[in-house]
Amino acid sequence: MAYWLMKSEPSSFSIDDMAKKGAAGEAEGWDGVRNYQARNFMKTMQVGDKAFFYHSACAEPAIVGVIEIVKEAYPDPTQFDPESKYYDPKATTDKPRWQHVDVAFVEKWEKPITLKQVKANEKLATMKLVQKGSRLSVMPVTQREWQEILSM
DNA sequence: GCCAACGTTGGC
DNA sequence: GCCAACGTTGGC
Repeated sequence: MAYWLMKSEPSSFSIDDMAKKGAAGEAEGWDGVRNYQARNFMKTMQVGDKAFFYHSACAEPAIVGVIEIVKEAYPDPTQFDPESKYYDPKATTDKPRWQHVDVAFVEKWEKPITLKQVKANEKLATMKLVQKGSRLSVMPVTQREWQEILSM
């Protein structure tokens, strides 16, 4: 079992949207990832892996809860849809370019762990999240980092 | 809204 | 295969 961090802009999909899905007993296809490194990480995800849900590009960037991988990587349908903003004309159903996983809601934290707090914690200096220039929207988290954040 | 950092595209 | 131009991410 592995740990991850997945970013989402709350203006498009927030932890509250995720919680609603959870309340309805539904999973969410983590679509729209258009970065090869992030895609490759998703391809290695396994059912049961857990991920931090991170709010990016907002007033208070923070880890706001936990989600779980419930379906391994399969082609992201938005790449084939000309109406979607994630449409990729170079992708075909025979040769899909983009993969995504399904995730399910686990928990929303009453007290998010903010990016500031992560940066202020020396033990978390190794996290890709706080490394200079890192823009990855899907990244691995070590067990040590995972535990450290849970303990905060 | 600014801008640094990074990724992708496409001409050569 | 190089690299300039462009687009995107995301913190501030």
